Amino acid sequence: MVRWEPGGRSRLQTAAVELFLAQGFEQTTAAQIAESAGLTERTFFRHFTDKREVLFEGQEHFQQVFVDGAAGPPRGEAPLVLVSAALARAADLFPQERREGARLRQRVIAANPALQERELLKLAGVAAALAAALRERGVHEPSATLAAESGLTVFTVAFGQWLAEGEERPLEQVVGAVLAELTTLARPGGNA
Amino acid sequence: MVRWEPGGRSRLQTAAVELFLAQGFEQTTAAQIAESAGLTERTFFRHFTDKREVLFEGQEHFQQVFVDGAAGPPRGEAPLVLVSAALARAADLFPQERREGARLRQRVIAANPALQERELLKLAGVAAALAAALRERGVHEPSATLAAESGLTVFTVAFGQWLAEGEERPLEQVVGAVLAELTTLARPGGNA
DNA sequence: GTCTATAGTGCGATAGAC
DNA sequence: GTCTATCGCACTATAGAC
Repeated sequence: MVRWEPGGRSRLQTAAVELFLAQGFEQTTAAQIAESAGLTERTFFRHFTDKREVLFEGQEHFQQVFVDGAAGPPRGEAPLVLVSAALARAADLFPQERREGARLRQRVIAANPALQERELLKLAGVAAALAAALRERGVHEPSATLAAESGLTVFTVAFGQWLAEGEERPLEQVVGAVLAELTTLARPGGNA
Repeated sequence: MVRWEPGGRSRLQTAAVELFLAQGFEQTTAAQIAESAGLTERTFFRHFTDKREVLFEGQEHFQQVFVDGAAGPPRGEAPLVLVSAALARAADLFPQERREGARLRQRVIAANPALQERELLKLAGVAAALAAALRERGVHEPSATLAAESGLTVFTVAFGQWLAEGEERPLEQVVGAVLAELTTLARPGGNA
C-alpha cells in the first residue's frame, strides 16, 4: 500500500484548471484545489510558490526552445532570421492536438488580470533569454532586444489567432504570416 | 483647523518609494507606509486597490497621450508614422527634471518581480489602447497590434537607455534612435 | 473603523524509497 | 542512513466585506 498516489503535481494542475473554469480564479482557494487532488493546502504551496504558478508549468522548456532555435542558423545571419528560426521551433511545440487544451487555459487567463500579469512576466523572461542568445550570436544592443521582443510579439499575436474560432491553419503557418506582416510594417513606408 | 493634512495620496506615494528603496518592497507593509504618511492602513487601501498600485499612478494619462498622439498625423499615413507621432508625445512627458526620480522608481521595480508584473500589465494596456486607436485610423489587424506593441517596445528600450548612467540625450532623441534601429532590423539582411 | 478570509511562510514530524 | 513528498500547526500581511 502506498502512502500517497503518484503524480500529485499534475493532479493539482488538472484540478486547478477545472475549478478555475467552473468558478473563476479568485473564487477558487488553494485549499479547494488541493482537496480536489486529494492533498492538503500546504502541499499545494510546496509544488507551486503561488496560486497562479499552477497554470505556468513548462515555461523553462518553452524558453529553452526559443534559445536553442536561435542557435540554428549559421553565424552572420540577420537578427530576424535567427528570430524566425526560433519562432518555427516554438510553433512546433503546439501541434493540432494541443489547440483545444490551449483554448481552455487561455480562457482562464483572459478572465483574470492577475493571471495576465504572470503570463506577461513569463513572456518577458523568454524575450530576455532570446535577446541574450542573439547577443551571443553577435547581435548588438538595442537590436538584440528589439528583435527578441518583436519575435515574442509575433508569437503571441499568432498564438491568439491560432486559438480563434474557425482558424484551421497550423501554428507555424500563422506565425509565418504574422512575421511577414511585421517586416512589411517596419519597412519605411510599409503598409499604409 | 483642518481634520487632516491635504495630499494624503501623494504623501503615501512618496513614503512608499522611500521605504521600498530603504528596506525592499516585500519587507515594507502597507501599515508602515500609511504610518509614515500619518494615515492608517485602511486609508492606504482606500487610495490604492493593492500595495503595488501605489507606484503606478498616472497610467491613464500616459495611455491617453499615446492615443492622442496617434491621432495627430493626417489620415492615410503608414502605421509606423502614427506610432512615431505617439512616441514623440509620450517622450515629452519625461523632461530632464524627471530623470532622477524615474531612476529611483525604476530601481524599485527592477528589484521585485511582482512590481515588474504590474508594470508589464500597464504597458500591455497602453499597447492595447494604442492598437485600438490605430484601428480607428483604418489600420487592420494584425498590423495594428504589431505596430502598437512594437511602439511600446521601442519606448521601453529607449526609456531604459535614457535612465542609464552617463546617458545625456533627451528621451525624444533616444526614442528616435531606437525607432530607426527597428526599421533597419526589418530590412532584408538588415543589421547582421 | 472593525472583522475576517485567504495567500503564503516557517518549522517540525512522519513515512516511504533508495 | 539520506532524500523526498506529505501533513499539521502557528503565524503574518493583504485585501475585501461588513
